[in-house]
Amino acid sequence: MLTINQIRENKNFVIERLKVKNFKADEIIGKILLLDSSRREIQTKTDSRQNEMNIISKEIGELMKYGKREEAEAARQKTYSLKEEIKVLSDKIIPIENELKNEIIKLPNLPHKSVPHGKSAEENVTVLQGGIMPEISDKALPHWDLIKKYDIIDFDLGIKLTGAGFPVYLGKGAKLQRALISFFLDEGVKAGYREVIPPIMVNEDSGFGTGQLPDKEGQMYHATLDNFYLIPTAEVPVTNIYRDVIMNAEVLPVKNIAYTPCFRREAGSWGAHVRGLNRLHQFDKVEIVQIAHPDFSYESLNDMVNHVESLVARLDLPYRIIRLCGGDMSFTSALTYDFEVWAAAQKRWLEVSSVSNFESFQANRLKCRFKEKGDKQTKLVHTLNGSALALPRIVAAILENNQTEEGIKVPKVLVPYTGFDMIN
RNA sequence: GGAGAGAUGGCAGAGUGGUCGAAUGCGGCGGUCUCGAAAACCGUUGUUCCGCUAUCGCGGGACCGGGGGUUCGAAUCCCCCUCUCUCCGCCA
Repeated sequence: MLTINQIRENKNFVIERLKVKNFKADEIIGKILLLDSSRREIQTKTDSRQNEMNIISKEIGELMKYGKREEAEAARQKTYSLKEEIKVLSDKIIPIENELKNEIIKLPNLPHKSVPHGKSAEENVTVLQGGIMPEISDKALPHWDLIKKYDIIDFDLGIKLTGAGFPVYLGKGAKLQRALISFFLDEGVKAGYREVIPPIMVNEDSGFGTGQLPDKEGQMYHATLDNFYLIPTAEVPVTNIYRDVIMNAEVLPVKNIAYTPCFRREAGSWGAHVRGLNRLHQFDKVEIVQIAHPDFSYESLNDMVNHVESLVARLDLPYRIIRLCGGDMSFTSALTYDFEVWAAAQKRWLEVSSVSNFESFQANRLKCRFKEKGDKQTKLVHTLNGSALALPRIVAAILENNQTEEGIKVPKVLVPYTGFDMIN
């Protein structure tokens, strides 16, 4: 969420920037500024009354100490009207504060200046395309057929155990999964990330901190008995490690990497293009998270993009990097790069990673701050995260692109992890 | 699941109605001493909001798990909630 200072001091700038996200902010911001000024007015008044009150109370204490009961009683009389006034004022301020917060929460993050205008995915900008497009025969099968042919992933069995979108990985399919996870984690650790195994259920505070709650409540599985949420991404627990934390500037950037299963209800988002592994309720993902100094967060973003690029490149997958336009970006992001890999049999690009800088938007919710050495005031950090990588679509692309008469060739970098170079 | 105890500043830990944002110790930071370091000594050391101020800063409010109440006055008394710990039981 944006800070009230940001809005107050740069009203027009905020409105202009939000237009890039096709968000009309004029009205909300007008309301916010109104609420803010009345809040401050009441606050000032309340504070000064409270001050008077405190002074009198102290006097009464003194008087009582010296046994001057009558004078104390006289002072006490003075407090009644004050007390009443304070109560009236502070009762007023609470609903104003609540409303103010409700309004501020409606504002999306400001897009970075490099974000292209645009309404939808069509207006995203491809910044780079890499890898070699595979040549496969016309008889090539989409991955949902290949997994049956080689008996490596079983959707029907998942339906039996749980429901649609909960596949069961079997034999070499399971091993491939484990190989990818290990490969991604090892590469991350080599790149300076600390490996973390977080809980995969979180409480409400964590859900709020990274922005899943309250708005996207319906996207998470909710264990109501204990009021825990199954995480939709490791971003949630890993970023929340830094909730309510004040760090020294020297420790930044902090880099964490985590593998977790991810759970998404995907309510209402099933359609033509989501067969097979393209969309699941449970999937595996390795996530990288950085907490960065505001002056250097875009260096962190580059660092992350380069890292993800090296992963898809080393898996020999054709890929492209896309800068999302304002209309296609998430509510919380300031700048997002998507990575897509080519799935040759489906003849489609599949999104396998989304790397974003949230600047101080999440940090403000998380109350994650830092202090410059020798500086007294705290400032909000910048948070970033990205998939490195999401497994199912990577698997889909590997299966489709690497299929041959003899079977599916395992990418070279994975062979040390799988122990086999062919799925057949 | 049963019984009990507790939640105070970065940590440990005092504080049961007034001058307590909070003793003390440890840690951190600055300094003295030293060739340097350690020790010792001195000082300093939370967050947040409002107002004034070009800035340093100054003044005021709030915060002792969260919420409500009693009182002129609450860390301290009362009520509710949450969480943690210990013992017993069960158990991967």
